[in-house]
Amino acid sequence: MARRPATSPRKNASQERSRATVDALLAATARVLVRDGYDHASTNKIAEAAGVSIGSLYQYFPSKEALVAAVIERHIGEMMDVVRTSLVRVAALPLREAARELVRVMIEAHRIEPKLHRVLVEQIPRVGNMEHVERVDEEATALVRAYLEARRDEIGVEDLDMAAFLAVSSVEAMTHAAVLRRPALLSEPRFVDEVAALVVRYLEGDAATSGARPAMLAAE
Amino acid sequence: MARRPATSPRKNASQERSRATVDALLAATARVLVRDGYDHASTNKIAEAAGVSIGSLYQYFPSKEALVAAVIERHIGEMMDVVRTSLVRVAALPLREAARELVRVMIEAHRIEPKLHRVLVEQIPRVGNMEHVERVDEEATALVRAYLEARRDEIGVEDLDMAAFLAVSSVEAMTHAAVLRRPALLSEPRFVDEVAALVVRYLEGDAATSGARPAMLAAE
DNA sequence: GTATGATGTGAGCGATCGCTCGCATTTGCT
DNA sequence: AGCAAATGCGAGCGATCGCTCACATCATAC
Repeated sequence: MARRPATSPRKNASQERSRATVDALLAATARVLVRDGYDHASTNKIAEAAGVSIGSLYQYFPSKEALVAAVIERHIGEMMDVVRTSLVRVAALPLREAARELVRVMIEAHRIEPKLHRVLVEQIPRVGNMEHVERVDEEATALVRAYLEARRDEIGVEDLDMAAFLAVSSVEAMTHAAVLRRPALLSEPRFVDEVAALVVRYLEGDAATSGARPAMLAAE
Repeated sequence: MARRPATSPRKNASQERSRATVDALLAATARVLVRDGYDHASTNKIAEAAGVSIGSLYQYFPSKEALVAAVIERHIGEMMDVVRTSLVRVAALPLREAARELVRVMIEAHRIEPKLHRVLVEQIPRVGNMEHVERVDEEATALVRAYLEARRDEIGVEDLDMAAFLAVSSVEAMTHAAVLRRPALLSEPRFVDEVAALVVRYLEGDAATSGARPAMLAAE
């Protein structure tokens, strides 16, 4: 009961004109979402804002949710591109530089249409494809986990799964919290330093705050 | 344009019978929100689930948003009571024990109706009184900041504002992420240990990962 | 008992929403 | 130019929603 509306496009735009229509619809959806929020963003309003008829809207998107899903996918994709690119560059760096770069890029990724990002984050759970976003988190966690494994000797935490999970969660969250509650912090280099320091100190470990000390980092 | 609906109760229930009605409405709202989500939780459905007529609902709540706001306020209040109580107990403890206790209580607080919590967190931004929740974060940050100030000599971070902000954000987020993505972790004591260690290592500081070293914790 | 205010009821109004469908216009091809 | 396919249009349908209001029932005081 209560079937979820379809979220895939109705047809693939093939000609130039129709691709422009689809782009206009996506852009308008983003604008209206930011301006009015999800509830008050009606498909009629979106079509009007796009300068397109309501009929055309439903030619390419089978439902309102599909429209929003497309916007989410595009936005998340843009952010993930930034993060993935950086993680590749970072793979060869030692822990401290890598952490700093990761934090920097996380903040940079949050600078892509932050208002839209905020609305989407709020609304994602209500559109069918939340899995997409969870998969992004899981992908990031897996990438970080692989990095930690490769640098095992610099890491002072035993459980790499948990370490990756906590590192990704906390960096993501501190960035997110700063975007929402302390926007001014984002431009301060101190912020990047502190967040990076938080992650590094945890990952490097400490004989006094954890049970064991796997590697010999005692002497510096 | 677009006036926000009122969010305060229409009248204060004075007699016993009416208070039972209000309670039934709040409980039913929580149930329906969890079952159907915000969009599909209509006031008619809520009234029916509460075994109360739609007219009675509007006798006590001027709008759907007011109803949800009341549920939010009650839920946040319950969580904040738990946290506040613990922070008082913790004030006298040294950093490491305090951190562990704070993390433990944060997880405990998230155990209060976690499904409802999830829906509310998603919907809060859309109901007028988001300020309430932001104030909760700010209150927690202020309490932690005061604690850090009192224990200045145990802290190796210069900027106490930022330290409190990052500590609260990251603990809140790791708990939250665990609730949503790794529920099994919540029952493992290791999880509390690791999260606490993360915060402690950051707050205790480290000459190698931050610029200055204010106190003399070099020798252990 | 009966009068009064508090409380509870639910049919249904007006508005809005997501979406369909029959038709008009444009494009690509010959 | 002529035709078929692709694309665009928008009035309006059916459903649902938040909410009102005229009325019924209950509790309390005398």
